[in-house]
Amino acid sequence: MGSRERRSREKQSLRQEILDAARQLFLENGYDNVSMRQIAEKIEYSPTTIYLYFKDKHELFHGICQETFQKLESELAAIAKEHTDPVRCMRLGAEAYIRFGLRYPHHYQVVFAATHTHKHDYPIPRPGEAGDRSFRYLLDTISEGVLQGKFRDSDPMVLSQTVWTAMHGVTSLLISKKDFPWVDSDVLIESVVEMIIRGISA
Amino acid sequence: MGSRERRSREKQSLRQEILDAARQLFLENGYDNVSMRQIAEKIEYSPTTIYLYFKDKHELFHGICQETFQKLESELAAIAKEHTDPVRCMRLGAEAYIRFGLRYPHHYQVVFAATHTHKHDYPIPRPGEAGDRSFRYLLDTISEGVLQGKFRDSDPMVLSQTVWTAMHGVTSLLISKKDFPWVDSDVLIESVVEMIIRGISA
Amino acid sequence: MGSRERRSREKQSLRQEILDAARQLFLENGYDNVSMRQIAEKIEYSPTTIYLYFKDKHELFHGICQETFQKLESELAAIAKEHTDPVRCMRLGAEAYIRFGLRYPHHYQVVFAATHTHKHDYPIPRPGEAGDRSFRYLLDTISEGVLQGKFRDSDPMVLSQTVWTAMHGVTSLLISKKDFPWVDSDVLIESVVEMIIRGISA
Amino acid sequence: MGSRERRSREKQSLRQEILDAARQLFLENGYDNVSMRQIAEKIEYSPTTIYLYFKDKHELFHGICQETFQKLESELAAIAKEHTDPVRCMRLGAEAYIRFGLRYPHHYQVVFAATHTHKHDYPIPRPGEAGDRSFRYLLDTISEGVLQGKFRDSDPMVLSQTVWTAMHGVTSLLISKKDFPWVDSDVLIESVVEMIIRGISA
DNA sequence: TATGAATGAGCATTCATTCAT
DNA sequence: TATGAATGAATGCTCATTCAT
Repeated sequence: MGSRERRSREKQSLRQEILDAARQLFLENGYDNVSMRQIAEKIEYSPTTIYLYFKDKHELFHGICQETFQKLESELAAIAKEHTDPVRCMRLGAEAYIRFGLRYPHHYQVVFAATHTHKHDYPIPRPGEAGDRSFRYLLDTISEGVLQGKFRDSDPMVLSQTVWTAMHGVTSLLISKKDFPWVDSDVLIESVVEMIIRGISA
Repeated sequence: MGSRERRSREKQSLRQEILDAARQLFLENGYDNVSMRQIAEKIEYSPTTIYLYFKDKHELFHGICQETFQKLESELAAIAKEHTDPVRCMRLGAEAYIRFGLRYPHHYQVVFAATHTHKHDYPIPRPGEAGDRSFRYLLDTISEGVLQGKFRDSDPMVLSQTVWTAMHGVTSLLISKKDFPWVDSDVLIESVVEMIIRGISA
Repeated sequence: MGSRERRSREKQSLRQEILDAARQLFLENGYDNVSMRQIAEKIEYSPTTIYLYFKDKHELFHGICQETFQKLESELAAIAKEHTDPVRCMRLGAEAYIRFGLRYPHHYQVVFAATHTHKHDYPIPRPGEAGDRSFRYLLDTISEGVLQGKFRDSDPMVLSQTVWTAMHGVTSLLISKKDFPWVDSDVLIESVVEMIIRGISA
Repeated sequence: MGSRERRSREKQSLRQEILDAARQLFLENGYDNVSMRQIAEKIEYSPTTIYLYFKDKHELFHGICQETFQKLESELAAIAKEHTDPVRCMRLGAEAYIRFGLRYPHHYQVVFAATHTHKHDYPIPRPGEAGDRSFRYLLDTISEGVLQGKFRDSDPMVLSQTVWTAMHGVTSLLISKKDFPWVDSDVLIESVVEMIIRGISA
């Protein structure tokens, strides 16, 4: 029907078109509320066609997650590149992390808040290498801060994990508890970052 | 079929059996990926039977939330009763909260990390009165601390939400990311609590 | 629950209570859209209790039919008693029948307009003896009219059934098609009765 | 299972096959007592397949009604075309109407005798334009008869509604009261038509 | 007499996916 | 490469009814 009059758009790789359409839908509605049919309609192809490019729905979603975490990593990389002061770096990085999660709430939730579902045979989604590298930026920043005497003289790994959990806390609660009577989210984020910085400062 | 040869187990209230089975399934698979049939199979009753105890799926989930928060509330109440110093109270309360979550990971995750959809008409499940009261203990403690000049002179509501998200962060990550190369969990918890206290102290 | 605080009303036969509740529900919602549970709730007894008085849903419905026809019969009996001229009797009886239906639309619709299924093995509900007697008043009147040469010299049974269907037509349509742009209902009824009388007159 | 060994029948459009199967079932059991599964079984396809051709059950039913009322209209149109005498037209049209109802009893009942079920969101099925046009044939015929002095000098709208209710009466009672000891239905129909003609003649 | 507990069968609909072409 | 046709499995939920008490 609609697929018939598909506009002859500047047609990049169909694979990429699918990824783009799917990402937006997953973002708006979450994994479980996006059907292959919806994705197909959006790109004006038949549902079957998607299966030519992705084995199944899960693999499609996985592809998107990969992309997403590369974005996070590059954001953190940019911050690390432009700023040398570890405190400044920590502050900016924390805020970037949190805002990243809020920008891609469904991706974030799937990767970080998912519990072990053995329903499918698929492995639990892992942040992957890009995720590992992201954590490393945090560890490096904190190690440097400790070296410079700006952060508490504690095991940097302990501090890093401490900070990560704190960043994750706001992010995931703001995402999942939308009905809670939150104070203004900018104020809250600012407050969390402030707590983190003071909490680990020397 | 199978229901017929149901083992005459130590049969507590069937209502409780349903709650327990449902909680575990919700945790493992998320709200939307648990069906009433699955719950029924687990307890070896017919799906219909569940509806004798809970109006619908949502109410069943709500029942689980209620239980959890009542347990949490009573722990926090005990602490508030025995200690008057807000700093001490904060420290003990934070640790109690985190350890509560780790002790009842099923309860905790289902309530706080459950994936929820706006697919349904129902509002997102709220912790309910017991949850509100739990949060109030936190708010009261921090308000008192601010009054006594021990905590930063900031809006106690902002501080309380800040602290809550931090407590939640460790709790939920320790539960859900068991494969992560965590440092010793006691050390991590201690570190988080320390960060919180320092982070909001005057 | 509600059954517990059942008001100690002037409790006629419980059987009658069930009938009353069921009649109203059947009318409002139709046979298929009334559940035994709904009836039970309305009378504030358990669903099971209904089965003590009626073998099943179908038999309950049958009970309602019986009652309705008794009311109709007594109205027609009164007319037959007071008037002797068959034409006058026919005219008054027809009008009485139609107005009876409009006055007790609940009773009327349930018995005459209910859609019935052969889904179950049960026979279609019959009006019962009171219904038979009602029809007999009509038959007697027409037979007498034919004898007196006032009505057409046709089989009185054919004429009676012809008249009955005509009376039923207005009645049921006025009840069920409230949205139709009817002319004034008194005018319509008068017109129908006129058509009947002229239509069977010699 | 059975669907696999589906006989390679003379396969018309599947859409038409569905319509035919559904019509028969609706006819036999009524709208609420026919399930999509039953229709699917009858055509030896899976229930899902039906949804490829009809949006939902209501649309399927609506399709059948459309067909049906177009038949009624065309029958009446043919009569109006072939005959000019209003009396003859009235007689033939009335008979056609009644026999039409008896040929599609459940369609007829749902459209004309249905009580308001608010169970479904859909509006009560209306005859639609084809139905409206059908009533107009009646009105036109009677108006013409009044003009020619063959029918009583009354408001044609009043007469039309009078006649309609009379036609409806037989039709619906013959449908719904199958157990009543009716005289031969051809005789009854003839008698009703006779009453109608005499009843409105000048 | 009345009930609480329980169930099997059924509902309309949606989904991810497969297969023949 | 792309699709139209089709499906099995699943969903939350409601129903009339039975059974033991």
